[in-house]
Amino acid sequence: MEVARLAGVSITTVSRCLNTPDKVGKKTLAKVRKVIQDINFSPNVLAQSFRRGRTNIILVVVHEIGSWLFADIMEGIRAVVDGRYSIILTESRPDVTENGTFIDMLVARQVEGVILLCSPLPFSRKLIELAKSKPLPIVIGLEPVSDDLGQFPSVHIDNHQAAYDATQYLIRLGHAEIVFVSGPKNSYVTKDRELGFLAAMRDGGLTVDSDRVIHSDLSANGGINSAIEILARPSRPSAIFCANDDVAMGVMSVATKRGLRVPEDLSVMGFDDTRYAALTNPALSTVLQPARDIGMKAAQKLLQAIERPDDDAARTEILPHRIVVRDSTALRR
Amino acid sequence: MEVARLAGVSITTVSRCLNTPDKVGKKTLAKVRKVIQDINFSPNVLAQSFRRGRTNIILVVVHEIGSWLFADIMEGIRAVVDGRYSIILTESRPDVTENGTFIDMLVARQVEGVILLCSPLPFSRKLIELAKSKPLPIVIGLEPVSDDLGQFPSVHIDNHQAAYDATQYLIRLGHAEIVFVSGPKNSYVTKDRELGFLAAMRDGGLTVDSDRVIHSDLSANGGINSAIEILARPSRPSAIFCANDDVAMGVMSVATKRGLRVPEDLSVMGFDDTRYAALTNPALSTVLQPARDIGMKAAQKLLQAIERPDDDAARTEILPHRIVVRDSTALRR
DNA sequence: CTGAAAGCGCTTACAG
DNA sequence: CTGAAAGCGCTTACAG
Repeated sequence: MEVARLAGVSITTVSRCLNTPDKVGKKTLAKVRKVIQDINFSPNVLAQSFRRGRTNIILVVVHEIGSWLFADIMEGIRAVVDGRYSIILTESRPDVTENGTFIDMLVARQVEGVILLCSPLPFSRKLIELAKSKPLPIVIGLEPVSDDLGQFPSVHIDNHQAAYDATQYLIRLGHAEIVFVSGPKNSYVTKDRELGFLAAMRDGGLTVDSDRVIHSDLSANGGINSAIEILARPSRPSAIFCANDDVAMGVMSVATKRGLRVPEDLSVMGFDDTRYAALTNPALSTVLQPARDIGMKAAQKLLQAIERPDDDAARTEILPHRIVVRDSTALRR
Repeated sequence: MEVARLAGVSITTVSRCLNTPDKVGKKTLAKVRKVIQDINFSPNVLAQSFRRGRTNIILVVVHEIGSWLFADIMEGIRAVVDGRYSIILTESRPDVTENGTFIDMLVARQVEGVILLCSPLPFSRKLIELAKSKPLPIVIGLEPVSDDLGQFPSVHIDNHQAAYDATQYLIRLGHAEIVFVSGPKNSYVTKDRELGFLAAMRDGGLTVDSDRVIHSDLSANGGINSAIEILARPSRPSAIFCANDDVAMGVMSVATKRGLRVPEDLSVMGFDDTRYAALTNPALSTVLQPARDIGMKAAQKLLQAIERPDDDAARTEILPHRIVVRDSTALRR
């Protein structure tokens, strides 16, 4: 290359100056570095990637960006991954076509590892297949893993227990008619939360009719629709526990528009403790997930899987949750 | 390669089957394709990228993810970019180390183009320098461009006019003491909005003391701090116009906690019309930016710049805005 | 329509 | 500590 010629050394030496400078003589190093400076040379990353068989790119699959929960997780991931890897962010929304290609990218070694912040079904299946043939650097974050994906390391809170705790908190406030607005039926996370809710109700000696759990798409709109349905019932619950904060915001907005006072007439509880939770009116009681930590731990596990595939990482790591009490929940009147 | 051997053809032919199948005989094509199927072959993308000098990766720089505004823009970008390019998302927050490397990625041709959804200063300078030496596929979205960056195509609304319209709307409601909570002082977008606000005030025959514009970091927290400052003043404004919805949410939460009724005691207006705007209590009046369109147009411009660099794209494209009236603004009492 | 050959810009044993 | 040479897996004129 140019640099080698100008510095009067071999290409090999230039390469060494770039990658293993301590294996090069002091003078040579200085000389080469000067030339690199002078002509403002930077190595062709494409060639390097090709030659090394590594791209230093990792993929993060989220359900959809635009949520502070994911943003905070991303921040954690970035803090760990730092300058060592670039991150390609992909949404797993059904309407996002990129979905299919993410597997391809893995196969073609365009990315070196994946952090799955959601584990929708079509993905899972393909992953299992792939994992059969070779070890895959994948870690699941946020969501508990399905049985299928149990082989991959994961980082999340104990969703069952967290929902149990939140429900128990509502019960202790005197609520007996509580509705849980869950997520989609095929979601593992919300299934766990649903079971935690049911367990707490049972342990509290409360009966739970089948209409006490209703499903939503975890969006604010989903919350709106759910609230409309719930509030149209002959007997109104005194508390609604939502599978995430967005749903809770939707529920609150409907309740307020119907003239119900939160929390006097209706307690509303969220899940996630996203940044908007403290800003709603009234401020939302919710369950905190340590989003940044989840991101960091997931990234750490992934880097380990990539760089030291032999060290068998602890399979799954459970992070602590916390009930955050604000103003949207109160003693039952 | 393996495939060539098994199919009994040359590597050249295999390559052609993959890239220009119409230049290959029908029978040969079928034969090769079968082998590809059989051994589940997929070309080494790294080698392709290297050889072609293209990565099919574009970079999107946002101020920070976790905002629906950016999420919606991203959706627009994705809709256009489709399966043709992968997207690397980078945040330009000062604490994100990746910042510096994005220029490197451009230089090293690791990415083929950039959509800048924010144009912070250190970036701009480096970009200018780069642009001197070679044509850079860059488009600015959302933000008007600084003079420096004027050479790049851009897509955004007329922020000056939008803020003018919003302010005029407030004035027509009878408000005279209006405070504008702007963004950081070095932000071009919010500067435009600020000027629009001032122009409308002037045209409305209203005097504007210097404390009628205050700066924030465009976060909800920034809104909170601003509101605290504003509401501590001896004479309280009857309306607060915020440079974005997050700030407005912060402002409303403070106002509400202080016992002020929105909009009866205080009108609050936002900007962006993010998904949460309709969910606040009361629902937020705001200025709609066509986020998805901005993303689509920006992506279209970028692809054109990448693929047909000679066609000189229209330099800047102004998209329509719209005042969205909800419940947080009302006639002055 | 097909193939032999050169080459993309690096890295990495290997030899000195 | 340094260099000559091979090779990573493709693509692409060039020739037939």
